[in-house]
Amino acid sequence: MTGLRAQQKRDRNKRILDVATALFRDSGFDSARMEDIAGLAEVSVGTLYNYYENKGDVLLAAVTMEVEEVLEAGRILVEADLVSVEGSLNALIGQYFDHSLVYLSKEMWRIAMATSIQKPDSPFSKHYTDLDQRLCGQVSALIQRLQLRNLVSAGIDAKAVGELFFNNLNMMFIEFAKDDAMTIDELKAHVAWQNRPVAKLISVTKL
Amino acid sequence: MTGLRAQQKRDRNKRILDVATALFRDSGFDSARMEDIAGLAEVSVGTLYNYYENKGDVLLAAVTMEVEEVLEAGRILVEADLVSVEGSLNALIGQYFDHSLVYLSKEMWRIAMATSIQKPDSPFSKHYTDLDQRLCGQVSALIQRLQLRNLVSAGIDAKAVGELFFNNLNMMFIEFAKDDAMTIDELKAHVAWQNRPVAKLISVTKL
DNA sequence: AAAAAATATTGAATGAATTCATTATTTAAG
DNA sequence: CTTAAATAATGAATTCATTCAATATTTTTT
Repeated sequence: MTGLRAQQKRDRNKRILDVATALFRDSGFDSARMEDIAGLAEVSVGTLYNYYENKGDVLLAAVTMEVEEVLEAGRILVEADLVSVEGSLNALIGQYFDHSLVYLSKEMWRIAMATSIQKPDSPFSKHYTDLDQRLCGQVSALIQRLQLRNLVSAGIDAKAVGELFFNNLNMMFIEFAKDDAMTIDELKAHVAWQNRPVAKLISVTKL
Repeated sequence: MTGLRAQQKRDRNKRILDVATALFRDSGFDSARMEDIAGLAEVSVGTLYNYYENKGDVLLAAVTMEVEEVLEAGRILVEADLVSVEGSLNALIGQYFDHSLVYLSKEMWRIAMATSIQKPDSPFSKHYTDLDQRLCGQVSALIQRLQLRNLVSAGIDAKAVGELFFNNLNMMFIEFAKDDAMTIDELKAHVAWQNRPVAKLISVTKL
């Protein structure tokens, strides 16, 4: 037996998340009231709070699913054929960005990021932070693999450089989410421009 | 005449900011109610909302004053004697970090940063974003000056590298604010470690 | 299979941010 | 100096997120 309770919990949780994601996307975060979410998910408000500490937490759970997907897609890229430092880096980062607006709106990202900063101790904030670290690890892993393939000079601290690249792209993504007029292509182009000098400097130059 | 209205506005605004800053620091952001702030500033709640769009905005105004000071201190450093790339960079960044907790708590920073992301169109968010850009410009200016003094190689795009450094330190500051256990020294050390490889690569090596 | 313990659900009550129709004050016009 | 127009202040009313004591359901024990 799975246990009746565990089963019910899973069902209720799925309903809550499905309903909330749709509402946040369609009506906007502020307009979606906890009472609405509870009602549509056929749960009481109290129960909703039993599953999530606060409204931001519900959103964070939705965002989390999206990031998991990005991570999976990233893993494939890192393991694929690596050409140049700049090329691989742009491919990986570009893919992060491309994925970002498939399910979520800029507003949803803004609020998710803001919540994870504002309430860093809530369980979903921790989970979100954890995902960020895995993304960061992925960028570092890419640099390390490039180094193994002798595309990045041996003396370089790949992890340090990876963190630098990641924090930059992450900050630029915040700027992107804040600015409704900014397009994904503009974001990609700017980050690529920021990375270029360092990408070149750490590259092994074939003679 | 300054105009009676303008004068009263300035007075009321100063009272609001003074009262709010003290309350946020001493009682914490959540415990400081808008009603309290209004009461202590001898203004009605409605008036408070006449001056600031929301509670986060009030905090952002306070944080803003702090950042102005940091910018001023930074200007002096950038114009001072430059020794090495790594040394100057660590000095400037270290000073940003040292300043950060003089007037404000980590909680205040968290909420300020979260608010500026969440409501990017409110006037104080825009102002805050503007300050961030000036800080970023300051880091780029440092690299450019280092380049002029022939401490950074000529071929480097100083602005691009400056943005990279800045976005990294900014992101690391968010991590710092999120983690109550992290000290300023740990923050400095980590950022210095992240910057080191790039700092070395862009440095002109004296033979 | 009844009773006890453990877990969950519920929604009315609470409390705080934000709004808005009124009222008051200042400035400009006649 | 009055009157009209423009600006600003006010706080009671509204709206929601969040809490919590009371119930209900499931699991475990005897």
